[in-house]
Amino acid sequence: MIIIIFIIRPMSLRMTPQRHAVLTLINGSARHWDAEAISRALQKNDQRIGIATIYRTLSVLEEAGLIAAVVIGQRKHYERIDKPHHDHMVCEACGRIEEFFHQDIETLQHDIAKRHGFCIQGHSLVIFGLCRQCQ
Amino acid sequence: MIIIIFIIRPMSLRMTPQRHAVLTLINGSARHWDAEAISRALQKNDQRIGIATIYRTLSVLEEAGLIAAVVIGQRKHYERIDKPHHDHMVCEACGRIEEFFHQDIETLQHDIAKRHGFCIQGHSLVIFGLCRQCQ
DNA sequence: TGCTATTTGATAATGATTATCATTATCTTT
DNA sequence: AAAGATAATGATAATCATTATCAAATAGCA
Ligand SMILES: [Mn+2]
Ligand SMILES: [Mn+2]
Ligand SMILES: [Zn+2]
Ligand SMILES: [Zn+2]
Repeated sequence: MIIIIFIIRPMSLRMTPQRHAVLTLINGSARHWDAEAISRALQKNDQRIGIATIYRTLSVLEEAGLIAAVVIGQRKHYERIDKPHHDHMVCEACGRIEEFFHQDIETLQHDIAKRHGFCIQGHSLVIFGLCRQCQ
Repeated sequence: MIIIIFIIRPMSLRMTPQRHAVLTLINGSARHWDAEAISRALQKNDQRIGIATIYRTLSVLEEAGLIAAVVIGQRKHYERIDKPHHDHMVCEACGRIEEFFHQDIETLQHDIAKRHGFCIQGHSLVIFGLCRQCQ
């Protein structure tokens, strides 16, 4: 957490119990969290944080580069930042989210962006289907 | 439009001026439309359709397989169905949407899905960046 | 310890989408 | 062509996720 303070402070942000709780929760699992899921998980832990604060905290932590965001469906989910870049595969039946990385897919995206004169800044790739258990 | 009736009727749906207007608008351009854009375009044409009807119509037409939907950002956009499958490249500065298709990217997605035991049903790939004019 | 800018949380507001329901229109059947 | 059954429309209320407001609380620094 010490490193957090070195990131947080120069942005004139303060480390609060709320921010600590959200960050600890996300860093403590491999899950993908949305605001509601975080709220519920913290309540189970007897940490109740106002929902507005959760939304604010997620934005702040994302902007500070301390968590990563993924849009799945039309909802924003957050996950720990300490994983290398990857894309997602979502089971339409059970909601299971699996991660994958394929260097060729990454490279080809850059190729095609260049071909269109686009300066690529990012991408969102989500594969929908049925996981092994659900098909 | 005759073919529409062959599709619409067996689903016990009715062809109405509103549905005709929305379908004609979408089929008449290469654009990607959201509900608000359709509402504005129709009003300019002196066709004013209730916004609720526009949402309903878009769902109905999508379910009937008469238009295609794409989620861009966290908003649903619709486009004509008579284009081969493609993905999208969005300029973060001007909102320009370009289309591309890359067979290798398609194939590799199937490969990786299989590798994860997923039965792939679809995917959403959006590349974000800056178009030639905006960089 | 005290000061001040930042943060929180309760709640109101917003924006997009969906539900409700009385009225209107379509399509099928006479 | 008219009627009847059923589906669709549109005005508006409701919902859902997210953001704004603002007084009270707090973190970090002197
Ligand atoms: Mn992930
Ligand atoms: Mn398209
Ligand atoms: Zn599953
Ligand atoms: Zn542009």
